[in-house]
Amino acid sequence: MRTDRCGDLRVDDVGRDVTLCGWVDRRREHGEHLAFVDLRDRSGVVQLVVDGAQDLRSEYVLQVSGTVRERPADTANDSLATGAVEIDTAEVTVLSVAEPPPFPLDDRTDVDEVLRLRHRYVDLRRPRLQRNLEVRARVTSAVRGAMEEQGFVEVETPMLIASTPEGARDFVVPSRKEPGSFYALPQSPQIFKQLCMVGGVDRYYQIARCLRDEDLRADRQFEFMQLDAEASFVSQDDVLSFISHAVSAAAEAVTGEGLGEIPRMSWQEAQERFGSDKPDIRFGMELVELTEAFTDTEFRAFQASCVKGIRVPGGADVSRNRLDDLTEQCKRWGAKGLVWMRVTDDGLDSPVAKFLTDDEKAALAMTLEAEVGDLLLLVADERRTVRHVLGLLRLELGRPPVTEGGLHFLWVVDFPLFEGLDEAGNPIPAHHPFTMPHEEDLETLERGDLLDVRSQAYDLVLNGWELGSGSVRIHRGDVQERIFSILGIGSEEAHAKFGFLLDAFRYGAPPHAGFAFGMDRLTAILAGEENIREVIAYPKTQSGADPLTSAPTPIDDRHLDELGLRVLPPVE
RNA sequence: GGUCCUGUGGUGCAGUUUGGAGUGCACGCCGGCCUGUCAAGCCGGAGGUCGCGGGUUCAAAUCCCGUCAGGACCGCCA
Repeated sequence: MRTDRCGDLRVDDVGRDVTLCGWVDRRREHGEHLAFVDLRDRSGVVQLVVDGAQDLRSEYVLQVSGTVRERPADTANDSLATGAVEIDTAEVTVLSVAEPPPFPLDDRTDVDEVLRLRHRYVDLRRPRLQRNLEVRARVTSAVRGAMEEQGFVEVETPMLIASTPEGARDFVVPSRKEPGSFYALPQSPQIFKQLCMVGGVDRYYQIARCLRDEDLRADRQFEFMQLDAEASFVSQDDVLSFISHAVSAAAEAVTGEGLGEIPRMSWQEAQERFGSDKPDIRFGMELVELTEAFTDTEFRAFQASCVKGIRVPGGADVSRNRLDDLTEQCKRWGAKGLVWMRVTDDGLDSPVAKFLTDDEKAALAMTLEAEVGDLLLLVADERRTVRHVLGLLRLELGRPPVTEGGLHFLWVVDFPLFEGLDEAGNPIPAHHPFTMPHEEDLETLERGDLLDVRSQAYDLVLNGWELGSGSVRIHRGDVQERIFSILGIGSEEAHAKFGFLLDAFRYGAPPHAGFAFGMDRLTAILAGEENIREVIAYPKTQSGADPLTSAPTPIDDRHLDELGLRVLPPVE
């Protein structure tokens, strides 16, 4: 139906007879027999010169034939790629008429997102989303290419699987053939990829759709895409290298520039310096250790196992109101309170200054490298709480939008094997229960100092977003049973939950390790978007609804009967 | 489960603090004029359940309560 795309035409094409198809982007009338129409397709827009008598309105779909000609002197438009030429239109066919669009299609106004989603087919015509879908396709293709170059084989795993009680909430699908039984949709292909390793697929990857029924966020949707990979006979360093290569290829495909070596930081260091396991290293305001300065303090609030602070450069002019708000916020995050100090020419201006000795004030000012005009914020509590609260406070006060300041990738390594103890005193695994403990910490594990045991687990972080995580897996039955027993999972329970995996391991399991990272998150940041919905063609709202199709919807009784289901009345 | 913010012609906003006639701005839409515009210009016009329900008041877009929808975040996401 067409010979060219609108946005491709240049001076070189002058004199050619072309046929174009697209939408009316904009129309400018000049009397009865002259009108300019910008015709838009995926590639961009080009100006048509048409007879003003033709009724061509916004978003009409046209097929036009005409000759490419150079624009008259002084009428070229430098801000348009096709601005040096125009189409002397000989024939216009209206392929479809259109009602006026429900919102402007230019990228200048921020339209209500529900409206955009309800008419997503219109929204997708906008340059922003056209570009984002292209970026997404390029990222996917680059990642695929990088994995194949490294000898990985793409394997598809099932969407209807058995529910396991671990991890996130499953989406479930009722079984018709076995009423009362349910499939689960995969949270990740984790078990299947490990089975692939036992199956001799020594380098597996998949760009896999994963589903988790947990609350949505700017960086979370119910369903999302992961680059999922696993390899046999490899070390942690090998996996980091594979994945670094893949994200570098993705970055290069979008920005034209690959990544250098991605820096590494231990989980412990990330927590101490940034109060987070996904530190945003684009800005300072690091957490500073102050516990030593207050070991003998008379000030009750600082008689805690840990005191840390952050320095907000030039923050002394933050209002009292704002400080009160921040204090409230810190309490909601779990702290007992927040101590603030303004650094002035006359020393520290703070409601607690009178409770501190001169030595203490001097020590904290020195340790924090405080300068006149700064604001100091201190939290005292258990170490875990201090890190958490100050980490969030740091982000609240200093964090730039996720898309700013370039791409700051970071490997966070040496995660703890257990993140704490539950009410029954059993350790809570920080990753999944198949994560291999750190070789050097096997002794610590046997000694029972569980919380000191590191694991061979690692995360990839980009500008403060967790892109993904992975680990070296346990492939030895004896180590796995030991971990299960430490976790308080009896062998009967272990077999009920993971029997097929344990069975598989009895038939010759190679040492293996893997990783998975979120394609949507990577794409969003590479596309300069702060929200993954902008790089997903048909996303859901924060409440999990789809304004376009109205999903989720009730199903009729006949359908329920067939599945052996009955819906309870809503709970008051 | 929680905290905070938002909801006003088709779209984006202002108006809400301090109650007084659906008031205003920009874009879009419809009609007219216009032969070199490109976010065209000029003239005219249409278009409203101020998210919804209740309350206070002589009077509510505005104050109060509830509710719905949306967004950001905390919890949650092995």
